[in-house]
Amino acid sequence: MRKAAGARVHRGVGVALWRQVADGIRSAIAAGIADGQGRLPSEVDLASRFGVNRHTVRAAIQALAQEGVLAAEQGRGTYVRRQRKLVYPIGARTRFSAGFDGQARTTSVELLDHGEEAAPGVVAEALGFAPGSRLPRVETLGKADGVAVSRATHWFAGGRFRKVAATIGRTGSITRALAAVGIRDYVRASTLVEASHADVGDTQVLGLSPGAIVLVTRALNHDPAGAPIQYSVSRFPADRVELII
Amino acid sequence: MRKAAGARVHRGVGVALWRQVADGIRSAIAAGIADGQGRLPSEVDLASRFGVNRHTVRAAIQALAQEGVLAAEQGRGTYVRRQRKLVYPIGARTRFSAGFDGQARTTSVELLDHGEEAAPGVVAEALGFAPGSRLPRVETLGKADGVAVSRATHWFAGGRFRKVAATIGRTGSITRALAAVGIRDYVRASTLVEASHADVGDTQVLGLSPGAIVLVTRALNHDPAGAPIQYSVSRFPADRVELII
DNA sequence: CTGAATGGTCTATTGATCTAGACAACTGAA
DNA sequence: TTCAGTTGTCTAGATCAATAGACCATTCAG
Repeated sequence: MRKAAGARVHRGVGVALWRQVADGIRSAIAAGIADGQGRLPSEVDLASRFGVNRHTVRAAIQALAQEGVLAAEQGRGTYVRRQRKLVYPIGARTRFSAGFDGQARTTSVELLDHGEEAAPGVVAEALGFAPGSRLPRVETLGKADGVAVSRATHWFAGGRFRKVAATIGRTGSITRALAAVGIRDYVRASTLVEASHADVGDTQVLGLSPGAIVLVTRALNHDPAGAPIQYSVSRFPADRVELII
Repeated sequence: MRKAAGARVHRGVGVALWRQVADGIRSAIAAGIADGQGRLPSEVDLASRFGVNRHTVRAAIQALAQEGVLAAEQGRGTYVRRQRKLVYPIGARTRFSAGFDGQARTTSVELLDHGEEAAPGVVAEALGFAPGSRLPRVETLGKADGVAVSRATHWFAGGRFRKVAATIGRTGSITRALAAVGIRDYVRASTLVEASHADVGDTQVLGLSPGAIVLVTRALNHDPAGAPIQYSVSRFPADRVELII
């Protein structure tokens, strides 16, 4: 039998111990390390569980407090503030707005940027264009209860989609924007999932600390006839969102 | 317009710069930073792209060389050794052995450990048992061309599956092991995907460096009648594998 | 009110990480 | 052969990360 939860820490691998402890605490919360009132074990206790100095634990807690996960209260203890991950469903008929229904009181899609640019090779190809073709591109930010939960780049299959960007900005819905150009229905043909570290854009737009993990999905949407419409690359903060298929 | 590829580096966030650069190079390789011969830009060039000292780039390259991703050759340059990620399909009828067909010459499933233990609450519940029930548990290691690509824990719905472990060890196939206890067919009812840092077991079993990222899937398999059979938690190294749905 | 338990602050020391610069060793093309 | 371009090695200093210990401030149960 191993020591309770705790998961010891790795030294000399390029990840600071306080960050490993922070990640460890985050996942220990999910595994139920906090008591009924959401109170964490004391700093001294955590330090011995992770096999590090108390000051290192404090650094980890500070980082998590800044993220809004924990709140420390002198004399009382450290408490969990935000706990549950949102679950984002992926299926043939996924719509962002419907995705978080019942999990968040409010959801929104904001338009960050748009334009017409040379699409990356894989994207152009998937949409049926020659590599390097200039295609409409839209950047969006998804929020649930005011917290950023996704950052996506959408590429559209040709100039007739030029005005979707404006419509997304107005209505906050991609589905409605596509309806406005005559696409009444669409289905998701395939989705690729990978994971990587947050890049500079993620840290800024999603408010992540660098070193955080993002789930990346690449999806291709077809119209009912099977013609490609839209290719989307979405980035979800792995500490706030998980995907269900 | 931003500087070419490169993706600058974040300071003071608990991840050593050499590790960030190593991760950055790995993803830049996927994005095509190497030339036709698989040759990387020079160390001086990389240093200026990432905005760090040449010695920091060297530390990153050393780490990647140890992983088998790169090989440096004095006087000539640094070359890519391993590049393509494997693509693991997730669908209603996913079978591990078939998953990497066409991508790897050989695939195998090894039995690491097995026994009968108290299943975690969510697992027992999903399989239709009371929390804390003792259920058969099997740990497997999946390999493609001799490289570890997945590490999974399978829980089975009750004692009649006790002998699947032995059969998996003999045949290297979960499908065949289930057939041996009378399950001719099964389908995947749902899959949850999340991402996290590698834990101690991952670093040992999958040969990862701590701080690496793993994709975690939680899948529930039903028999054709809809009765739960098996709950599997699989861990894939995110630098070697991506998932397609 | 008292005292144990808890988080908050400070100082000091050690080792890891990052930068900087100089030069050696090797490769391949001119 | 020569030389520009590359990786390999060494030294030195600056900054960050981690440990250690001491003590303060706050909370809450007895």
